[in-house]
Amino acid sequence: MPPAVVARGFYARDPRAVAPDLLGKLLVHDSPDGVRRSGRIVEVEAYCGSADPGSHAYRGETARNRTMFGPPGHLYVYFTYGMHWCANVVTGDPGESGEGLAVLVRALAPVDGIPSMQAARPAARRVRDLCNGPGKLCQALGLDRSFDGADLVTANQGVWLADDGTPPPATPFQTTRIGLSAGAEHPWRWCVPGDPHVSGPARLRGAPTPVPGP
DNA sequence: TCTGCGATAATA
DNA sequence: ATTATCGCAGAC
Repeated sequence: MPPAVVARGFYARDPRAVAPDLLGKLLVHDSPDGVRRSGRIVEVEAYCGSADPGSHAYRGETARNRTMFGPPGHLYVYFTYGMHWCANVVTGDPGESGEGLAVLVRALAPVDGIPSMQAARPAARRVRDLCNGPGKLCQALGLDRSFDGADLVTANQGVWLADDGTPPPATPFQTTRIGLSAGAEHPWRWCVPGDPHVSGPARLRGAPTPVPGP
């Protein structure tokens, strides 16, 4: 089944509904030089705008977060910790558009262009370390500030979201979000259970619990 | 495999 | 001052 662009309507919902549906989709970057880098989404977090103290949008629109307040189906890319880029998918009900709702893509299982990803991420010694974190996947796919605001449906900047028929997991692994000081109590992180490309230690990956000894 | 810590600069 | 993180060192 050939990959299809994910339709615009997919994004026009509450981020807590979009987030688990994103698991299994492909995040694709086609560079101008013809190289395709892509990975299957295995970990996401929902951010709920003005209602969510963990969101960049909590205190309203600024120059940095402007894309989040725009239409669903665009990429919000921000810079953090002095050296990392992170990528979000802007979402939102039609009635909520402009509320600053988004889903952070936290990890991918690499699919296409692995040699190109390795060239972009010399620190990653194993393929499983290429995209197992929000900053890592941006470095691997070559996503930075210049992709902030990119339209994922028209793919006008070479970045798009594809559906190759892989369904989201029937029972995703759900936990609280990572790295927050405010709003950390909400269980708005979803993962493909046990996938080795999910970020963090085993307990945060939904690793199968070891069977008790006899 | 897991935990702790320093790097590094835009943002508010 | 804070930060939606990463990579390395060191312990087990």
